[in-house]
Amino acid sequence: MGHALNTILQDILTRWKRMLGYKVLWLPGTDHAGIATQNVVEKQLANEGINRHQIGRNAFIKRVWTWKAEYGGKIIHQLKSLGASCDWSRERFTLDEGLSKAVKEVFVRLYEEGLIYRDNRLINWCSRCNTALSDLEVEHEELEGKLTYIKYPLTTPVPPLSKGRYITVATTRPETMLGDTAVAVHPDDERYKEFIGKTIALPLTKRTIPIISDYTVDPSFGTGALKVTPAHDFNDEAMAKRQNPPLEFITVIGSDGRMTVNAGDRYAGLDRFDCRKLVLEDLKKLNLIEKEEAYKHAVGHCYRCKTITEPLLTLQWYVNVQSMAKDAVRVVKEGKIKIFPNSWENTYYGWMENIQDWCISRQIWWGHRIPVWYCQKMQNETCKEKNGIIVSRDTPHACPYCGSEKLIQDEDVLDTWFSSALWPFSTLGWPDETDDLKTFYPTSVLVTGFDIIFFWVARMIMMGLKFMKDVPFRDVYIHALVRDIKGQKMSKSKGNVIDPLIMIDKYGTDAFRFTLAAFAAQGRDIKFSENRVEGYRHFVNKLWNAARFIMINSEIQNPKSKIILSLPSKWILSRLASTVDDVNNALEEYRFNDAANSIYQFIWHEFCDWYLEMAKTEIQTSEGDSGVRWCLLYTLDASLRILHPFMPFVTEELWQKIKNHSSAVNSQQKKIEDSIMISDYPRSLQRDYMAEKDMSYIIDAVNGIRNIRGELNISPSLKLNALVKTFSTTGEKILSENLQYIKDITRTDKLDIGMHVEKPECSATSVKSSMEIYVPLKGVLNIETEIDRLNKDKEKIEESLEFLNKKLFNEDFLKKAPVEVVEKEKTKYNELMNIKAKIIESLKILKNMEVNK
RNA sequence: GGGCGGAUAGCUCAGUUGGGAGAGCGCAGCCCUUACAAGGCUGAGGUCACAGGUUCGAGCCCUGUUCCGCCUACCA
Repeated sequence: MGHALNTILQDILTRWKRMLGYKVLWLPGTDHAGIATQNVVEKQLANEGINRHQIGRNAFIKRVWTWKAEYGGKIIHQLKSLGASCDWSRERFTLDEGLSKAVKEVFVRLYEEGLIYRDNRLINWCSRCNTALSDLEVEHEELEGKLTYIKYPLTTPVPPLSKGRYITVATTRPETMLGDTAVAVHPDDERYKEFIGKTIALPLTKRTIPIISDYTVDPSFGTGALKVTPAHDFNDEAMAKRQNPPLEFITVIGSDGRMTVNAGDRYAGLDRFDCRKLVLEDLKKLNLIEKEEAYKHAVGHCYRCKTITEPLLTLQWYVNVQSMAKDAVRVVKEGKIKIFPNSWENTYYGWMENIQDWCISRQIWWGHRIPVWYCQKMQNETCKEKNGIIVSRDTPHACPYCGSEKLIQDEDVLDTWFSSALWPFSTLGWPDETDDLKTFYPTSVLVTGFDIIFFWVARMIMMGLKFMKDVPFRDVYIHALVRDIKGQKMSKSKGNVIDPLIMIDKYGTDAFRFTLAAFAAQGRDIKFSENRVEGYRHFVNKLWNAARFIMINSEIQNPKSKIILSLPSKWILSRLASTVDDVNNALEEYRFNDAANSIYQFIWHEFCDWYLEMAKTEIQTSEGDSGVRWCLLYTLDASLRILHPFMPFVTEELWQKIKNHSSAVNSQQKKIEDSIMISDYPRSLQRDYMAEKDMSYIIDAVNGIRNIRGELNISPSLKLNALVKTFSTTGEKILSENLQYIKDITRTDKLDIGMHVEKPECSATSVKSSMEIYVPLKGVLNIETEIDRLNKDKEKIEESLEFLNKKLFNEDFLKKAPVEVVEKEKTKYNELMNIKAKIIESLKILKNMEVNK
């Protein structure tokens, strides 16, 4: 559903701008989703009882390509089902030759600038996927765990002992104690000061570890003493490196999630969680467990397979992103990139300002292999200096330093997001200077979900600025997350996933698209409800029937004579103009829901409910060359074009059908073979405020008669006599001129229009088959209610003024009250006087207008 | 720990410089009126989470509270 929403919004923008006459490129494609894809294919292999190592790297990659061909095709099929009007001839894939070339180019350039480096440090590791993960690829989840207090015996008892012969530490991961290389306390902690520098006999091992001091230890947490496991904890790693001399790193958990030989014979080979149990048992036997507490804490999980990640000491490639991140923040702050809704900007800054270097190597096979080779010989000094590392765009045949031909390429591949980050320019031919780049870079807009702001958006901005010297896109529209009707995230395990293709089968693509667009309010998640789709399917049907009616009744018999427009026709054209403005303005600001609702309101409740009904009168009473036929076709044609970006299929179908009609009345129409998707999008049509105001009398009269009918339960089939009285001379004139419309729509036999000399108290009376109604002035420019409202405001203000007046002329008050209070009251008084003056002025203008009418 | 968002009709949600509380669905009543019963017309239903404040005037601005959701983080 997220992808569907994403696609639909982009397609709306694409079709809209294309119809407005812009040269629009919407380039489709997919990334290779390294870890996820590899996992899927590995599962396939597992079902066959084999693993990737048995078939080897090349054969494995071949299998993934087969899988990719199938599922990549499915994705494209889904896009097309949604009506996505991409340029399919330009479809790209991150592992394409061109994009791979860009990846290598970027890697080499960043390496040469010193921004890509290799380092041996702790990194989040997924033991199931058997690869390193970036910080972003680790999801933290609160889990109920246990905080275990373990007693560590001192080797050198210090008299007088405040806490016996032990120091107690608290941990959530007891198995890591096998890799402890120190116990740390805060240097100012009185309880432990005397122990600093002493040693401890680490239980279950033969090792002795020191007690050290470090300022980051929180004396209030646990016992105030911290076990230090540099090889399996990020804090401890930093602490170990701070110490002089640095603490030893002892890796006790391996890349497979099992204990290493360093853990000792008893534990080596055990799964890390089994080992935890055994360690606890053993400690209990030795009576070294002081207590256990329930404890909630965040645990990292692999974002692809949900396995608990493990900090592991490994050699990986990193990108130093510090300076790029600063640039990326700057362009947003300067407004060169605008984020909609802008509330996401803070989130963006927050992350970018605390960004860590990006680990880009992955120990999998599906992806861009790192363009690094290692010299196996290292025969001279230069070669040794460089650690035998050769970074190259092309496969080298010999070591450039020592000439050895024994080279081995790095086994790892790059993080998928590394190649995705280049997408805005790699897909347009970079590093070559292509015409496409000149034409389409920077792009106008990126539409995406918030979940990949950091994975993708931020990195595209960094890379775009770095290599194109310009932003990759000017606007970023962050769309909502599509949830189920209860507001839960859709997931396979919950079974609440809704398949867009099923919605499309059931309700049609147009209704489905319109629903998501109408739901897409900024800054709010979408709770998807199926009955809303059903409602919009009705809308499609309504449109279809309206078009049918118009085609039946709009055969142009005599198009030569000039067009004379009735009041309803002028009115609907003005309403159309208003809608066109609303829609264009809304889309300009990515308010898809406002645009959709505005069109819906216009077509159903103005065009169909009112204009089509009134058109019937005119069709019956007028000749074939009446303006109404032209206006029906014109409005339908324009409506279809406004609606097209939202509902491409039904609008195209209807537009093709009415083209014969409309081309007869509209010389600007394109040729028969043209498609609505390249017709002109309506913009800036002429409003007719007078017609809108005049029409409001008719609407009020009709509504008045209908209300009485409805309230008094008079059957619609019963024809009756009515007297409509109005307070204004204009009203009387308009109603009299348009009597027949009102009679037809309200099914009245005899309709009289009269004047009220004064505004009557009651609005309607009815005696069996006749009624009398008063038509109040509603709608645009309603002068009377405006006068009423202003009068009320004036009264209120006068009350306040009177009150203040008394205060300000009260000598007691003036003497006792502090100067600033008096001043404040005076200012208030003056403000109110100003407001009053403005109101009086407005009232004068309004009264004049009414008299002139 | 830090940050963000939400609370409006039975349900799903709009409400853009503070001035009329709205839509769709659902519900009730009437209607097969020659585009449409997947429809038309009419109606019922809301102390806009709670408490204060600013303002002539607050769903909207400010402060606090409660509940829900999310993002982020190396809290042993």
